[in-house]
Amino acid sequence: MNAGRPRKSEPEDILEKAMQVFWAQGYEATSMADIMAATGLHKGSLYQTFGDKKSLFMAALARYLDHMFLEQKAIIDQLADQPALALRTALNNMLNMKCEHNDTLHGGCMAVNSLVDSAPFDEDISQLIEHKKGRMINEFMKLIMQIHEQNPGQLNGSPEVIGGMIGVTMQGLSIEMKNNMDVKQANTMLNHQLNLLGL
Amino acid sequence: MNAGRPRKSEPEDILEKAMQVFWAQGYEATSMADIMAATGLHKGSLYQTFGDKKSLFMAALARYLDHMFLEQKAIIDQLADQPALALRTALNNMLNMKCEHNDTLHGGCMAVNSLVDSAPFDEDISQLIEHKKGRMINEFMKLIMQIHEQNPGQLNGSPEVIGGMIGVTMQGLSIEMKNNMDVKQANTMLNHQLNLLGL
DNA sequence: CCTATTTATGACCATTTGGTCATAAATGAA
DNA sequence: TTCATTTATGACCAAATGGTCATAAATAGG
Repeated sequence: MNAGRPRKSEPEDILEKAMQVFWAQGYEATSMADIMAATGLHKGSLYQTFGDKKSLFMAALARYLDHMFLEQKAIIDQLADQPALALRTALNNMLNMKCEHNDTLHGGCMAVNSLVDSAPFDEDISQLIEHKKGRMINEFMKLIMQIHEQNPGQLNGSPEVIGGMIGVTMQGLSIEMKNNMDVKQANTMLNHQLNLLGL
Repeated sequence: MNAGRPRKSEPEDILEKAMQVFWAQGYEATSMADIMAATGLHKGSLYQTFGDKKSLFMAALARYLDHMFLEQKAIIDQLADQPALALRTALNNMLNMKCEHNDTLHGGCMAVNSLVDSAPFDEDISQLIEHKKGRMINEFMKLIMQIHEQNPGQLNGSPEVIGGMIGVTMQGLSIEMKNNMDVKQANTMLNHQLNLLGL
């Protein structure tokens, strides 16, 4: 049916490899030569498939955030009858995902990294993160509201404040994990924080 | 006494201006041309005075961290008899400093920014931040220990955990402030967190 | 004045960057 | 076999980068 020379790799596989490089190095610090080395493709093919560097980066970042979201959504759905456990499990799993691809490479959270080195200078990237992040936060807020309705007075703060502080904690832990902290210690601190919040 | 052509600007003033640019844009995203524009000096002079780009950046980062440290140290010394108030005041002041230079420019914390876009790729920068950050943390830990000894059982966690969670919170707030959050909201969240910790 | 010294200047350089494009290779269909 | 189509390749390009250096300007002292 299809004519034409066959692909060396599927776009999804190329994107996955590009994502790893952008995740580890950031947008500015990653050159197309790095992407070429990681994917095994020459730049002509990359530009033909993805447009330009920024589009490729945004596709990789979207892939990262979609993957992150779907995995947490699955956990939440599976534990739908235990919102507190669902929240804890999903948040801890988020931390674990930030190191899964390579034990020695401290990537942190690709979105938090981008929030520092790309989003402030590019409205498109900023909006992409904003949107995907909001989708994740909505899920967490739903759980927090459920917990709050099940047992008003359990939470040490309004649902909005609780949600906000979880966000701050996750971003802070991402920075720590990118530098010194190992996953285990991060999980411990996260759970301590959740205890403090009354979750 | 001194011969030679007089300086256009003092190195300290040059460094201050370079710091502002690095703070706002990060190391990689800042070119020597940006520094030239900000300082009014030509690259020859800059290289003669500071060596290379990395040395200039490290000098600027050190200046930032020293300034940050000294201001907080002054607050702490002034409130030496009220360690809890000293800690609260110093931490809130840190947040305020991150926006003082420009209301519309969201710089966040220059050290946290560097922890994302420079430190992972440069051991010298990493060690500089580690060292200066440790000095600040030591001051906070001394206050936490004092509070703990004054009233054991007040804190919701060991001093080490409390210190760690303050660090996580500050770094998380820095990310938020660099993107959306205004200083006032950040102060509110910080104080809520300190309440939770029993401070 | 002249000289030594310090600083400022901007032309210059090699390298790297993101990006383009003409060409070649590999397929299915006619 | 031929042709249209799709993908891969790498030479090529203009612009920007960090960095150097010879020269000029501005001072103090002799």
